Amino acid sequence: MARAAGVAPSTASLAFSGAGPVSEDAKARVLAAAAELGYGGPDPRARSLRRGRSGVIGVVMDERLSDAFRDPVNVLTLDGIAEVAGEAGASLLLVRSPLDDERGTGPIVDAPMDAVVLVGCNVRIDPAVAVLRRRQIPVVAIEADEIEGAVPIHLDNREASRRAAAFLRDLGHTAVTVVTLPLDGSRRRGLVDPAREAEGVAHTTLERLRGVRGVYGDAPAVEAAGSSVEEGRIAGQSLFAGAAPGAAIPTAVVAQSDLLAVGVISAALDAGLRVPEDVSVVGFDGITVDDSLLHRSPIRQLTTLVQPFEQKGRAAARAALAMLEGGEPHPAAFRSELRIGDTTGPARS
Amino acid sequence: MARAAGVAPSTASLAFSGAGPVSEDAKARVLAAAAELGYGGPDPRARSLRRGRSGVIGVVMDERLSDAFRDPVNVLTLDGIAEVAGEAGASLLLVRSPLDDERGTGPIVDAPMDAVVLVGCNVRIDPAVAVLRRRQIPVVAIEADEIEGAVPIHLDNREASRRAAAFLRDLGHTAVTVVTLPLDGSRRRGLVDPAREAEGVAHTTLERLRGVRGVYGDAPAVEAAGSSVEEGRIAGQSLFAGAAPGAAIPTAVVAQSDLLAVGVISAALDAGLRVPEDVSVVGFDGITVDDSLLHRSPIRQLTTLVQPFEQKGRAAARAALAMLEGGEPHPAAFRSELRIGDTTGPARS
DNA sequence: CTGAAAGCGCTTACAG
DNA sequence: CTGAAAGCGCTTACAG
Repeated sequence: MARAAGVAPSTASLAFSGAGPVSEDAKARVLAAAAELGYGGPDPRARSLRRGRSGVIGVVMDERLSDAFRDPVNVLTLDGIAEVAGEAGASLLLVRSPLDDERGTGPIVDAPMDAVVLVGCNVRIDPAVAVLRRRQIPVVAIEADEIEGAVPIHLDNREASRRAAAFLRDLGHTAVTVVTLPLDGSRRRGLVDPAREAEGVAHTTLERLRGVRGVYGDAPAVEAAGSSVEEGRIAGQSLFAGAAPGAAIPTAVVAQSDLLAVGVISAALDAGLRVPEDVSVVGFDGITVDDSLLHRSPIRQLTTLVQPFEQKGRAAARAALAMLEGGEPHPAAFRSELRIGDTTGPARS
Repeated sequence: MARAAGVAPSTASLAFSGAGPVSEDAKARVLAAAAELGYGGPDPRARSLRRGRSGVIGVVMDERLSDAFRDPVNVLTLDGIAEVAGEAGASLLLVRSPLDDERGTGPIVDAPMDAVVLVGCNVRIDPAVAVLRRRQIPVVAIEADEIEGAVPIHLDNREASRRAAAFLRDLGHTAVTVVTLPLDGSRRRGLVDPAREAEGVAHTTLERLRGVRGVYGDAPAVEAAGSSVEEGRIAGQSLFAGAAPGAAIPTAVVAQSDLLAVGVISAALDAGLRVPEDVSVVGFDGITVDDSLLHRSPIRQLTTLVQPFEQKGRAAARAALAMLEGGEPHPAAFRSELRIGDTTGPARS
């Protein structure tokens, strides 16, 4: 193409990128030749080899996309990442799971990525981080255990949950149950006994549980198989219309996500309980839940811990970009705020 | 690294890829040297330049990710794409909008992609397709107008909608209103007059509208600003509790998505109408809607047109991969099935 | 089974 | 302002 334009490749390159001093005449000839020959611009593959950058940020999640994206928490975080990445001219590569298998293949191993953000991983991510580290790809981990070689983006999961529990305690609640997010990727449901808790690996779930236990040391916990209204309803049913007829019904439930909280409320109403008169419910996240329940009941707003997802996403992307530039690691930590809605009230006597 | 192992680069390459005949001894030396030097495997950038492939499939959507992923239709389609792409060892690159701007930059122009799938685009995609074509990147378009140079994946939007309308006609309905998906990316709401309809560009919306109009030639249409329960409720309110007190209430509503349908039903119930006794509602998609309304009302299942998203997604990915292999274009067309639930019944007299 | 060679298409100093 | 050169790191025929 450069030859057709009668210039050197280097000049053509400068003409396309606009990065160097090129005469109007030369630039016009290059553009004309490009149009003539149907040249679609510099090949990104060659460019990225030469520059040592591909302009791609990997986003790693450990679920099927349809599951991951059904959770607004992931979507909002991703949106924050996309915003910052987009401004920096980077695109997002969706990568399904830390390590697709043990064969040592999969995108973690061979996809072109300049940096990776780990989002909402409920499984052990150390092997993936190890691979990425060997590839010298910077890793940012959102709400994960401290991992050697990964820049953390933290949320005050434990402390915030503790505050929510303290709020319930001040309202006089003594029988508090936790409805938890998954403890791992197994999609199990049901009462969390010490054995189950011990095998849990999901950082966020465990931290939030510990927070409540800081106030209610022996609060029972019921695990949901995912974060959805339906899962919350299933967990709620086990509490309010449970198999054990004489079992005590909690006066308050701490749900580890807003979707779960809405499901719990739905189950409570189905069981003939009033919210918050008979049972108080606290959520986590502060998302806008699009569910008819919230429209067709007196409930206007969940009591919940509002967390700044998009800020988290943006911080993660900025941390990734900073490492790319060879800068210092850029960890960040965010706080959740207790927002008091109308799903909590004094304990029934 | 090859030098440290005492072999030629070509041998090291074969040892890593496992593609060629390499002695156990040489392979062991290569792996040892790699471990020693912390070599993380072949650089994907160089590999993709050499091979002319990056193993990346672009997925183009025209909304913010948080909007696009709030619609389960997109998510399920994406999941189908991811499944096939994953099996073929390809990753998905999320690309926000056809053309980020007129400056001629953005991932469409310079991201490394072997093929592109256009998903749920409500805007004119011709410019993007033109760019991709010049880049010689195969393009697959899901439910779009016929575009020169893009392989289409079709759904029988018009014919299916016509069947749903005929079903309502057979039930005796004469006053049918359509609640439509967006006609473009403007997020407008309200009655669709001929002028508005004429400026519509969203293929799916228009086709589904035409289908209903094939039976009810003058059916009024109300446009929603997106596909969600909340948008359906807003549209439904305008129908059932509208500003015009004397205005006739439709006996049946054709909603262009299940989420909209649930919102319409919610608004109907709020307005004191019974479903389906007072008003029948038909949806589109056949997704599992996670909304408490469906749990807390006698309604168990929407009457809707069930479409095969994931199959569509898989077909799109297969079409993209086939073009990559230099094969023939691989268009596909899918059918939606009318599933009769309990949200439709005879017209009220 | 192994090695030397060529080249994928660019961009970036550098010399003019 | 322009061009010649070097090289990013691989892989793939090809010759041995």
